[in-house]
Amino acid sequence: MKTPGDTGFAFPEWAYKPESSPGSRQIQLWHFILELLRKEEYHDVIAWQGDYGEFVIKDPDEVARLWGARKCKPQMNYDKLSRALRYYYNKRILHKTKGKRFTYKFNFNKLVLVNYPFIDMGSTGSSVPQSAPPVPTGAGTHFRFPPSTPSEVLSPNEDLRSPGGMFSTVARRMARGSVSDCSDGTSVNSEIEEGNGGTGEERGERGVSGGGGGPGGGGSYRSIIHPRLSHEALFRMYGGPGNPAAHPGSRGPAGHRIHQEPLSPFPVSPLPGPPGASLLAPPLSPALSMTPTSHLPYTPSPTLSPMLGSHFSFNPEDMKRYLQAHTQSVYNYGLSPRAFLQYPNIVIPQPHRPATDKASLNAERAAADRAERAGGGERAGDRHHHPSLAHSAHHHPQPPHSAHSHPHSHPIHHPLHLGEEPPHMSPFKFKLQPPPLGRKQREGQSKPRQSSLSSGSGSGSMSSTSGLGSSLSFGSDLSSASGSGVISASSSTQSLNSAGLPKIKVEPISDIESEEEVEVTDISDEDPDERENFSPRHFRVSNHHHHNNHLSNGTATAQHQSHDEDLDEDVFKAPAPPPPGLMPFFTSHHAHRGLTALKSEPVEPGESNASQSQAVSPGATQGKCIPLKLRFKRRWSEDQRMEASQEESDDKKVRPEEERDKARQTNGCVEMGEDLAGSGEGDGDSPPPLAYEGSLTVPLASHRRVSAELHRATAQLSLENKDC
DNA sequence: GCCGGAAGTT
DNA sequence: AACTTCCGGC
Repeated sequence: MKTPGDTGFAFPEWAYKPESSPGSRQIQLWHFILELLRKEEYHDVIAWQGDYGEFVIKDPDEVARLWGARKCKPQMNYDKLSRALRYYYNKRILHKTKGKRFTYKFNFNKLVLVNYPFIDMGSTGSSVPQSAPPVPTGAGTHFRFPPSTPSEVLSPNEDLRSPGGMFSTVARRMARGSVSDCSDGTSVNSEIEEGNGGTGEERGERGVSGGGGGPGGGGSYRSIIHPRLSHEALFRMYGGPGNPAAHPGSRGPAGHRIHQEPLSPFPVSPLPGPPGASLLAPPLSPALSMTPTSHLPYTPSPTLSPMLGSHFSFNPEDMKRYLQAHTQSVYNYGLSPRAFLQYPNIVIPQPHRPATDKASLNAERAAADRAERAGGGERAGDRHHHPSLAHSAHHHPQPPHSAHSHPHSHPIHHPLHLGEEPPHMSPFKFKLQPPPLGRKQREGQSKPRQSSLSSGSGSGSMSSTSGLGSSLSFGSDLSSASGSGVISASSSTQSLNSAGLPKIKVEPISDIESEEEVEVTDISDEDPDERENFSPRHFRVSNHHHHNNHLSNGTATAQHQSHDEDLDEDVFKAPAPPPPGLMPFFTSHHAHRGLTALKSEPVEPGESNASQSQAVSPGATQGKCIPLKLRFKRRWSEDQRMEASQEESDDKKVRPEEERDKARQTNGCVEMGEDLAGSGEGDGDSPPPLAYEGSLTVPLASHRRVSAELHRATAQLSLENKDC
């Protein structure tokens, strides 16, 4: 679409869809189910049980009631709800566990892949319940699923954050009964916010950012984002920094997570991989978000597209994360490399930096922060991380099972440069390139110019507008948004200058390619084929086997599930280790910076970077129904700001919240979202550096922060959005 | 309880 | 498209 095209970037069409298509926007039942599953509060009503992805509706009437409340369908009942669930059978989103009453099983393959590519299933280790979907393992990794819907978003986020704490009270209240009103939502929100809300959220951010928490943090995102935007758009991806909270059990920073229940599936969420990513901590699920669209064969999965359904965010960081996640997921799931296609442009360099040492994460964070400010400083830190990451990746630390999947082999690698290639020393750059390897055009690095970009290659499909293909675009958007135009529109790359921001080039990609990418994505769905091709069966999770289908188990499920399961099984089973190389990049701050850095090639010469953008952003924040692009821009801007000056952040925070509040008020019902949200964790999580175990780990403080912020923002938006 | 067709709604 | 509603059948 051009959509934005004009502006220049272009995301694949699907990306925009969400907004466009009404259907996709609203919360989907499966999303809702996942939300409930992840919340402890609802464990009496619905909980993970059994095999991966399997859950039991303990209180059908209640679930129906909640669903009805969410959808403002007071007449909802289990019969109807179950009919809706049955429709998922064909979509393969889930299937019935035969022989067990009220028991269904998510087909994560589709869900995950599609919507949440990120998820790393890594080992879950202890915490994960069997049924829980793939959770990331260790503390670090977990990911949570992104809220697809705005509402979801929120809820999850909040959930994440506030476990028992702040929100919980409110949330709970709301959650169950009260939540439901369609009309009221607002009030609820307000309550929450008032009560905790503001703080809570902030905390989260702070936590993220600072770990320690200073207040400063940033609320900026929110402000930026505006709920409205969200309509759908927000981000789906999260990438947030991990939530500390996430691991209930394990972690501790927050410590308090509630406990995980055995039932609860995942302590963590599936998200992605980004190391820190797990922002959301909650246990969640894997499945995630499929978008409506997605399920199917889908298309585009991975990356963005899926998200689409609801919204996804384009934030640079998000993108990075997303990519990262995606990468991981690819590996993990054994997806085909193609998946990466979506982001063909992106090259991930690995920066190998000598590790500096910051012993503790905190230190790192601090560094990161500095770096951000400074521009380059952080990187050092990052690098350090990276290396480690890289190692891990290579080593395959995580996965026990994993075979190894090496990414290397995949074509993807090239583009990504995962681990192996040593990037140039310079600060890392993220380069967004067009298609992988020489795909079309550019082998060389010629940079296309804006005009050339798109047209050149072929703009075929998407393109036009953008050359971006994928990711890039957002950059441009951002820039534009900001006004600063850092990236100028479209396609050119800019280099950041100074400080060392990472440079990212965004080259216009041929559209065509992008589309192709899309195809890739599908993997999840269809894929059995693909999987095979690419993968990784190795990955399958052992657990799965045990329980499952194949084996037989007594449960009937196995068989009848058959077709579905096949797919499913594959998916779930194999958690994969995070990709080596990838992680590093993504993981770290780089990403952040990178994002910031992103440039379109043509771009402006100077740095437009952050500074400008930042400046711009402020005003912007508000938008309501803003096009995605704008949103991004705004977000972007803020991000930059934030990064740029944390100091400022404090001030900003204030505003943002205010803004948020406003926005929320405007919205209507909160209900579930809140409910869900309520559960949230506390934020606290923020984290500590927790352990990020996995490769990802590295997480950088900054990264986390950002993500955290994003999450919050998302959450807010989602809350706001819920409209009944 | 569960299934799935058919029609209607958003 | 994604349910919601209704319903007959197993």
